[in-house]
Amino acid sequence: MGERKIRNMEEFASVSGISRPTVSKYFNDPSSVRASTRARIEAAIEQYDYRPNIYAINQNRQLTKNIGIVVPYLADPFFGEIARVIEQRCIEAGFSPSLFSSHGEAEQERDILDTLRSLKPAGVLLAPLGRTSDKSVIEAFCRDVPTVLFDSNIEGMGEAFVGSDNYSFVSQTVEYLSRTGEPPCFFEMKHPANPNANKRRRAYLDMMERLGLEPLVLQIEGTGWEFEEIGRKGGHDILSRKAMRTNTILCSNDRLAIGLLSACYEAGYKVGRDAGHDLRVASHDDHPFSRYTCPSLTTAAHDYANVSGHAVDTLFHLIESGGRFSTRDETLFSARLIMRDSA
Amino acid sequence: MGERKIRNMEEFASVSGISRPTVSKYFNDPSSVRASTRARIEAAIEQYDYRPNIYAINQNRQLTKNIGIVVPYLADPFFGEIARVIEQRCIEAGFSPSLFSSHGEAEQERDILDTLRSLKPAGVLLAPLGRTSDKSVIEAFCRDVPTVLFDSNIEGMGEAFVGSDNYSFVSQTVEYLSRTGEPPCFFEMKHPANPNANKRRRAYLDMMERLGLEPLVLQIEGTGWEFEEIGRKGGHDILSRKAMRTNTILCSNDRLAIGLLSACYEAGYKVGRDAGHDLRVASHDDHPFSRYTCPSLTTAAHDYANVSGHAVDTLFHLIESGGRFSTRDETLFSARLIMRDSA
DNA sequence: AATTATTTTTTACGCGCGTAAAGAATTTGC
DNA sequence: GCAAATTCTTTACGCGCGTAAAAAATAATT
Repeated sequence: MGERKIRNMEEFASVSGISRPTVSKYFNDPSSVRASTRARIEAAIEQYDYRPNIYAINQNRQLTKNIGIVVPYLADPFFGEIARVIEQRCIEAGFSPSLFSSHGEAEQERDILDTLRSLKPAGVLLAPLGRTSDKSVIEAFCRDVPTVLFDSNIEGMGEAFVGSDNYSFVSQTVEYLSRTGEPPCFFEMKHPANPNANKRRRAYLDMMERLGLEPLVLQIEGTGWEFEEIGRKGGHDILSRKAMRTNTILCSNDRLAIGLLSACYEAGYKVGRDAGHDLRVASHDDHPFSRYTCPSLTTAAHDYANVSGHAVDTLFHLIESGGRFSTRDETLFSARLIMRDSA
Repeated sequence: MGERKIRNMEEFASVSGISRPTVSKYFNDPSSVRASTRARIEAAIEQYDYRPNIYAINQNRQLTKNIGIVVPYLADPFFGEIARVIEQRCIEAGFSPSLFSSHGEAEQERDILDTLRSLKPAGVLLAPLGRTSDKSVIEAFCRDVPTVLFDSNIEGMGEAFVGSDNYSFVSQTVEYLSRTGEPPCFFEMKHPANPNANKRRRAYLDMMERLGLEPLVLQIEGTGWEFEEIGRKGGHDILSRKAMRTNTILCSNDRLAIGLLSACYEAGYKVGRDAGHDLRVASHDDHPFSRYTCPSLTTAAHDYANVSGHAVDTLFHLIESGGRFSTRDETLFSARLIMRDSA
């Protein structure tokens, strides 16, 4: 290295002793040139540290090698993990992932889709905000850009959906809790941000009926994405009102549960499954921190790896198919019950 | 809307009745054209939903309006929050932020800087991995791209550093703990990922000496970024060995403390500051979840808003200054003690 | 060695926009 | 109302690359 700086592909071609069109061909697909040619080009890359100007490359393309990843809330480590796995897979497949977070704001989600449109991505993996999303904006976006929805489904939008089977989450926790102790009430936000919450409530009601038990849904106030605080406040509320009918509370998701556990602690309730405890608390998601709550949280785990893996696979398939599927299929992965100390 | 699709600025100029160079001028700076012209262009934008091709725009620029944001570990909600604030400010200033996470891997950090270089950003806000970072890669990057380091300092790299004053964190917690009870031992990783950890240890030793107390540093095994698990395992270790000399443990950071609290709970130690508790635990960072641990965690809080705000301001200033500062200044913001229930 | 198949070179054009220069039109100041 | 200042139009070129077509070179096949 250390040679004079190469300014463009023309110069690079001349110093590497290969014609520019062939060099261009190489950068589009290294295997498309003869092995000996490839070796010479790669030696020159090594020596001169040249790489093509991505803006010039993309200017004439109506489709780039970019992939957009949109998550609703990045301060939730769940999505940080998802992002990591998805990014990795995109890079391995030769794409350039761009990560965006709506940070819980519909307006941000709109702006992100706007930005993404002008990035002309080959495809987009979108985990929408859910209830607060501007449906018409998302619909319009999905018409223009090949999009796979994940985590949170919006009926009919995107070419496919990949997520978790909420029924499988709730059926396992309800069954487990009922079998091992008093039946659970269901603790959730009155106006949940995420459509999964509604599915989970319905699954709870359904399971309870199926088991011949009387359901009890406790809906707490609060909006936004600060679920822990909402859970804590709501927890204090139901504890002080003694709104539960049994000693068992099933939370819609782990972040609410983390808040509820905090309220239980503050109010002097001992949570745990063994004798000598006042309450059992269980939940859904297997949030990265649920292992470290006190007590550790019994929950139902997403199949992280499969959800993100299959979402990426589906997107790649979509891209290869020219951006459209004939039918929109929804893939749901089952949850896995994680028994810890809280219930 | 609904008119025929505009393919380029030429077409847009003709339908808006303004010449292309003027339209171009408008998009580079709307205030650079006469108000009446601006109104006509904006009406046409509204009507035809045209926006310039960003790839064509950036191709001839040696500097774009992009800003790169690199954080070490996005599954830590702390960085999710930072990212939110910084992104917001960049957008307001008319830049396009691109967020990247090294996910704790030096190789990823290297790849990200590689990608960023080809994005030709106007500037980069980089929170390096720290100890595991490839210093020479970062140094080379900072030579080519105007960069402000934040959160974690690497001596001499980047045009400036903005972070928190580790001494201020530790001096406040040590002072508080010593004043209100037994003096603390210091709980940390033997091989911390982050250079802040070393500063904090030194600050602890210094403060203890200053107060005439005997220091005790407990260094636990474990590498990587799963601090909670490392803290939990290390916690069990020191608890079973009864390695502490007093009833008070000061953790290097909140994520370790979260793990330690979990170990304390599992081992049957009651944590809290009131009578009837076995241990006091305090820490540093004011991690978003530290409010929701059981008991809630006494800690020293980063000045989030100021750190991220000043980092962005510094970068803007750097960009206006042509990418170089004559001197590299380091700005440190003080911590704020947050007294909760754990100590 | 001759034929065929494959790969590379040469030449040339276009993408969408930035931008420079010179002249025309409009606005501003007095 | 007129000169000066500002803004806009016209014309034209270049950026770095993709890519098409035809010719040349190289490799594979028989």
